[in-house]
Amino acid sequence: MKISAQEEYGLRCLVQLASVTNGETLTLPQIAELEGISQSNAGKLMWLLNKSGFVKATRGTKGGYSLARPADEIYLSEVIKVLDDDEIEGHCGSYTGVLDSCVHTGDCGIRSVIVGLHEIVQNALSNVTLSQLVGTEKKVDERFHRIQRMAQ
Amino acid sequence: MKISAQEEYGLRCLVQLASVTNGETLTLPQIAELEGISQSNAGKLMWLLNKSGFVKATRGTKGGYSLARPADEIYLSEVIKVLDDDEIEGHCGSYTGVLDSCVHTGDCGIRSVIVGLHEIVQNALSNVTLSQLVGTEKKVDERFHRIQRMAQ
DNA sequence: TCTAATCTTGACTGAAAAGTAAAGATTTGA
DNA sequence: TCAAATCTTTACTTTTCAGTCAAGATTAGA
Ligand code: FES
Ligand code: FES
Repeated sequence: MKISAQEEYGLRCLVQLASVTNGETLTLPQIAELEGISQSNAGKLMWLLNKSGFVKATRGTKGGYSLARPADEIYLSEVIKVLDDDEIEGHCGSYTGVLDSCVHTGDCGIRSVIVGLHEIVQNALSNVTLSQLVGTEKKVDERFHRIQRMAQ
Repeated sequence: MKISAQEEYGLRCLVQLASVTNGETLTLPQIAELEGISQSNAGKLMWLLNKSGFVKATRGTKGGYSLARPADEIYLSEVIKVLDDDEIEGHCGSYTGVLDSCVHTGDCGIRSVIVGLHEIVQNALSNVTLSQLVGTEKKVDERFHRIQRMAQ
């Protein structure tokens, strides 16, 4: 159970956008610089985030990216859902074994675990917004854990 | 945040072993058949599970695999830790950007999320044992959710 | 208008994960 | 002893994911 590169770096880019003062934008070169990734890579991520409505992009001189909504209205659950191309529903159909689908179709204990885990993660993420990730690590860590405890 | 093929199929194989009556063994061809994967693939998974102490293997005629411990003493958290080659600790060092490590070394909100998510998942899995995955989907689903609620 | 800055898009390359194949090692039992 | 059944190990191939590149499209401002 790992977070993918796309999820992690996509989230990082969003956090950078959430950190700039309202109204300002960040250009691709800036984002790449801030996160230490190539401009090409940043471009691809931002394209995806734009396509899925998390950021607004303006081209041309003075252009750049900015959040499409206030940072405190963007929940990590939504973000991860897009960056991970969520397809938990089709799980039992995309089984890669020699059979056409899961062998236990219709009655299977594994599915409960896989779907259940997904729910747990989504639930945890749905309690955190982008704006809560801005700040020092200490503060963020406290917030994250406090939010987790409250959700229980 | 996806479960890897190795995690899923490794877990499936263990559940199969947990389902046979005590003392009996399953051979590679049997496991492969039961899970609908190739014998080679099953062999690789079982080799890993054997190496990490979850199953016992005996060679030769009448050989096969069996659980090394009772199914109700094997927690999913341990299993997944092995199948996922857990290395959350080194996260900030294995950054793949153009820089040597995470750019925010020392003060970063992303790390809290990544480490925190890992904790949440491990915590959920540490409340479920292999034996609880044996049975019909309905029962397993009930168990899983009940256990989750209790843990809160 | 024209140029520079900026995002967009699709194709390409490289790396990692997943799966397969084949030869080797061990054990049982005839 | 010998052969069949079984696990073990290493190497290989395929597929998927990550990252790069280059050409294109749009906008602002001189
Ligand atoms: S039938 Fe799909 S996970 Fe079991
Ligand atoms: S410094 Fe490693 S995740 Fe931020």
